[in-house]
Amino acid sequence: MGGQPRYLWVAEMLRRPILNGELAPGSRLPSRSRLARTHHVSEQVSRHALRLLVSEGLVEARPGSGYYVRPVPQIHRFSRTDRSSGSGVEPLHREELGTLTVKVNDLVARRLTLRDGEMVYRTRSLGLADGAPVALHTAWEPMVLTQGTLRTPADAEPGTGVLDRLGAAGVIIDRVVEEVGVRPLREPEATLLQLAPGLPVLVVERTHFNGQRPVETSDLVGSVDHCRLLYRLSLARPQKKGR
Amino acid sequence: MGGQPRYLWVAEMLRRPILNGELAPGSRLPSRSRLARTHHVSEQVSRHALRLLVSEGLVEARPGSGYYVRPVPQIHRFSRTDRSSGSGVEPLHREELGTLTVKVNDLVARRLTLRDGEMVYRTRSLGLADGAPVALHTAWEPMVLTQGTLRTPADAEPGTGVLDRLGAAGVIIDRVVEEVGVRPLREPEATLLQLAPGLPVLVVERTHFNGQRPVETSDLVGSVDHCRLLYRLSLARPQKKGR
DNA sequence: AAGTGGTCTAGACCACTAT
DNA sequence: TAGTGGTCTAGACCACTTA
Repeated sequence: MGGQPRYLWVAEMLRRPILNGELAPGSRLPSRSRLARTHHVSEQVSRHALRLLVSEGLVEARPGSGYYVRPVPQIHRFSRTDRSSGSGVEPLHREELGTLTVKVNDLVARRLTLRDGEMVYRTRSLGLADGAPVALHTAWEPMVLTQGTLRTPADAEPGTGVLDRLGAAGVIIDRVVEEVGVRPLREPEATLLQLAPGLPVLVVERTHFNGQRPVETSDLVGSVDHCRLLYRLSLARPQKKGR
Repeated sequence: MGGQPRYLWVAEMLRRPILNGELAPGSRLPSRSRLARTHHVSEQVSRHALRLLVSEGLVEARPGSGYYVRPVPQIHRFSRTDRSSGSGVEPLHREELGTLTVKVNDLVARRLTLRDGEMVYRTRSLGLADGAPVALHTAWEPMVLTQGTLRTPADAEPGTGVLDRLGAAGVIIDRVVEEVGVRPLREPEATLLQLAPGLPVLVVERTHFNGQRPVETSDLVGSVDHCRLLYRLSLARPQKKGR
């Protein structure tokens, strides 16, 4: 067994056949008590090992039923360069979670160059594939832009893109900046995505600009093994020396 | 406390002040036994809560010492939309790892629409920050494009961008497609990046096109908590209805 | 020497699933 | 009804850091 912790050893005993394909996706693993008996460890150790595999995304726990090898995830590609800029979950089925008016927190205030505590609309929507949540989109927009009109995120036809909606309100969006990164999933998101908090997720922080003024910003949070981003960039301009 | 598990409640009690900035990075959290006493839960529960925060990347455990609020790692932003398209590790110090001629594997052959077994130049470079490797760039280019000229990846001035180099060879690159995702770090990369294999890493699969013909493709692999990608997109075109 | 985090044991109850 | 996963209790030892 060597000097490494027992739960890592047990986990490795299960991980190998899963990755080799000897254990087909969907097949059931030994229960934690059976695993403890067969590998001569305490049940706590087998629990730890199984939870580790769950956190790695290799195994799925179905309470009351057992642990199962996870089916190979289907990959969804989000095209980030079409002009619609709806909620950014385009190829997926969108479920609107509604719009609230909230005070900005520091991070969003900085992205929108707002004073701390200013009011914004916060709109959430979920991207679903086969009924399962795959991506979560959270958008923030200063209330002052559209308040009192029918172009607020709350009043507009659901599904209208930001470009169209703000355009109709006289705010022309001519520039988008997207910052892509990975961070651990945090709590309100985890519940909405039906994933474990702490799992790494792909995050796109998108900000729409009217000239130098940011007018809307959003986070697209997607499960790392279901989501990919597709950027199609044109280099049409003639290439001058020195950039 | 409500119906949610106690360890989630304890975790939330710590998470809030951390995210609000009330607990500065580097400050020490209560030990797991102290936490158990003050919150009237078993020590196992406080353990579970603290491990959760560690897995979320908010907290760092120093064995024998305590749990600490994690200092914010320095983040490097890779601008993906400037025209230079060097090795894609622009803001960093680049260390050239050299060029080999190899047979394409299936995956790269598909990206370059080559026949299996055709020869390509493979060029590797490392992006360094403070001497530590942060990102690894691996580029593949069909030999037929530049073989015999002084514009091959091996012969050209190191640091010359693909656009300039291939442009000088008469191959005009007018289009770039980037696919961004996350996958576990694999082996030759892990050693070069001095990271553990299996760690999730950010991957940019970039392909340069001459019209419909792919002429160069590359993988940019970067540590998840040091690397971010920055896409600046212009929406200059007039916005027509229905996309 | 005291405190700490990592690991481990040996139990337990609950809500749920499968039969 | 038996089995399962999620959670929880009440202890324990070790290697390590801190003072």
